[in-house]
Amino acid sequence: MRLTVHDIARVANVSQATVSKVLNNYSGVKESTRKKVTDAIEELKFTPDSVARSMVTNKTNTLGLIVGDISNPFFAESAKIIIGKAQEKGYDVIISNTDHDDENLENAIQTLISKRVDGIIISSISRSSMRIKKLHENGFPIVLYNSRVEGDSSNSVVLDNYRGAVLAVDHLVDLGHQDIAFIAGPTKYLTTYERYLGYREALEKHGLDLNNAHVYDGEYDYRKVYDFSYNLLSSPDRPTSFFATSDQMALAVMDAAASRKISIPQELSVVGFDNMSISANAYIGLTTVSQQKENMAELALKKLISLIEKTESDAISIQLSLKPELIVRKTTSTPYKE
Amino acid sequence: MRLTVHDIARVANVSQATVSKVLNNYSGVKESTRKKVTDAIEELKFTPDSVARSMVTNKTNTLGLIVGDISNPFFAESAKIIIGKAQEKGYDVIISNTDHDDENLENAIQTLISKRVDGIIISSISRSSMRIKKLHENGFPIVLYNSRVEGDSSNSVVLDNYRGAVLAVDHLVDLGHQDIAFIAGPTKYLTTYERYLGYREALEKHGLDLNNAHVYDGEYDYRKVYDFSYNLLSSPDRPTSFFATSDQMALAVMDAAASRKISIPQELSVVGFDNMSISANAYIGLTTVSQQKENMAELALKKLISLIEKTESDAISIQLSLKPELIVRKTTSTPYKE
DNA sequence: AATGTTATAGAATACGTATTCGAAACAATT
DNA sequence: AATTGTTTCGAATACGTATTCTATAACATT
Repeated sequence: MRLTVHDIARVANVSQATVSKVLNNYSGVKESTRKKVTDAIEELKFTPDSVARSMVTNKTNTLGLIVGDISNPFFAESAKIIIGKAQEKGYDVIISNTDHDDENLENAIQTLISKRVDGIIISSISRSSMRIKKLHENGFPIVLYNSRVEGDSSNSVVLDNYRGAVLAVDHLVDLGHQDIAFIAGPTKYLTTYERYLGYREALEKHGLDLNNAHVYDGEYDYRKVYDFSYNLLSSPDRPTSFFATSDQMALAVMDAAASRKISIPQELSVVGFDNMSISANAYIGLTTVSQQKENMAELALKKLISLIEKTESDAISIQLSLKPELIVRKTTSTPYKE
Repeated sequence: MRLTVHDIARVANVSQATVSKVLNNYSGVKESTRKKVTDAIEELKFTPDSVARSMVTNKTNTLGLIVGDISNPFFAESAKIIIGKAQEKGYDVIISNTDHDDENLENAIQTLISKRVDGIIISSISRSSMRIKKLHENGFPIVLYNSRVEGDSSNSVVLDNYRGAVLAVDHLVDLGHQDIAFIAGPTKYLTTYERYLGYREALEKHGLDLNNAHVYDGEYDYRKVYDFSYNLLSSPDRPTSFFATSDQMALAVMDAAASRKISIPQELSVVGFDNMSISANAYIGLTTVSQQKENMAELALKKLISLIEKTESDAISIQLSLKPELIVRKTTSTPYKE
């Protein structure tokens, strides 16, 4: 038995319309009647039904957040910020987890839209997605987080991934490394692709050859990356360093090194990407490229809200690219000479 | 311009009611007209409006998930499972993050209910909450995850926390430790409180005294736990081991030990609680009590769905308590003798 | 051909709220 | 007291769907 505005109207002895007006802080209602209504609301502990409300206002005060893997600390930490800021602004957020599957993403968008969310933040979207373009052209409020689609000018907030990769490679080369293995991850994402480009061109800049056998471009799977690294570290011409485009994958590399009894950083240097909070731990101490989640997440949410509430001209869509920062800890050093 | 059933009705040359019937797979509609309708739906790419649908069916196909801190891997990994299973069953999930604040939790419940979610999973709720009791009595579908409320028989899925703590202490005592510091966390949660009881009674069982100066019962804050541990490790009668009721807090302890140049496990043994995935990493190798998130999360979701869909008598409410398991890795050993 | 029976479609209504618009009550001005 | 202006309130309607119930069409049976 859910209470409705009619119940309130009855006990306050006013019309339903009046109740609705005080609920929405209308100006044209006398103080005395407003009091009658608020008293009734108080007494019956009434809360308006958001569904019915959405029905007529065409607003749900709900956002969609689509991520590839919520258990990945980068996404989890980003989600926390986004949820927090959204709550401050009066929005709830529905999280969809795609497991990095394009079809799941397609479905997630579909159901979020049919649920009439007011806007969507998408991370982990293929750089070639056509769907987003259409949504964007339809004027649906959407912002890409940590991803971007080729040939599309949707709002997006990303790191300068290219630059980030260059920073990492420069650091390793400066230390004296000539052979830098690369855990690229799936290059269908523009972010990872750009990191790949950064890696490639930084190598070129330093006059180093790119060895395809030392590049992993499969999915972000702990086990697979572990196996790849283990094999590579068992080969005669094993690399002196690894650059992984995710801290989690860097940990997989470190795990493999430990299994092979190769010590870090004496015998192997490792650089990650993300700076997830655990990477700072004394027992990990991972050298990594910082993603600036806090800034990125906050900017993405702000942009989305302003698109929804039309606080700024929606004509201009921004493509923010934040500056990465290399955080040197203890997994990198000059290469081991025998 | 959102399409409605009326648009479909018009192009299919039938009534709105008929369209609705084919959408819901009614029996009484001729094959030929069904075809007309599905064709029209196909052609216009129509998707029904969930809000309007919820309005009349009184179902939103949306669940609420309230967590204390989504960036905590335990919750993130649990959330992933819950979201995945929910999606399989056709539900989306709204995540609320309370930052372990009771008022935020209160508000989260409020807005979730006003959004008419079909059910709620709550973790991180004080063992004394009155709110849940009322919800439960009202018959609102709700299940507690990794938490329980005193004197309430709401459905819940937890680990046998008491037993888990006993396992940890037994392990340390078996190794020869006599002085086991304890990072309890906030004992307002029944889970942490039960771990505290387990710790206390296990000590007693072994004839060891409980030293209050060696017990931390503040909030789960990395920095605070770090400071507490650092200080304790600097004192003359420093403990030979730590038992932390969360892997994350165990990491804080390890960090503090590293700063004090105390080696683990030679000079200090550490046991955690949760078995978050990173704890298995070679560079962490944390001995810990496994929470069995996968089972717990799946059971919690299943129970919630069955409450919502009334697949079983809702009279019986279950309080599941899973068996913990100690996972011994490399942060524990016999105490150091000088 | 008439009647009975069944399969099918549509008109009407409900869900709970926001909002417009006209009416009524009241205040202010002459 | 009459007029005008101003508040304040409520009746009516819309939002997009599901569902009941009635009407009709189609068909079968005699």
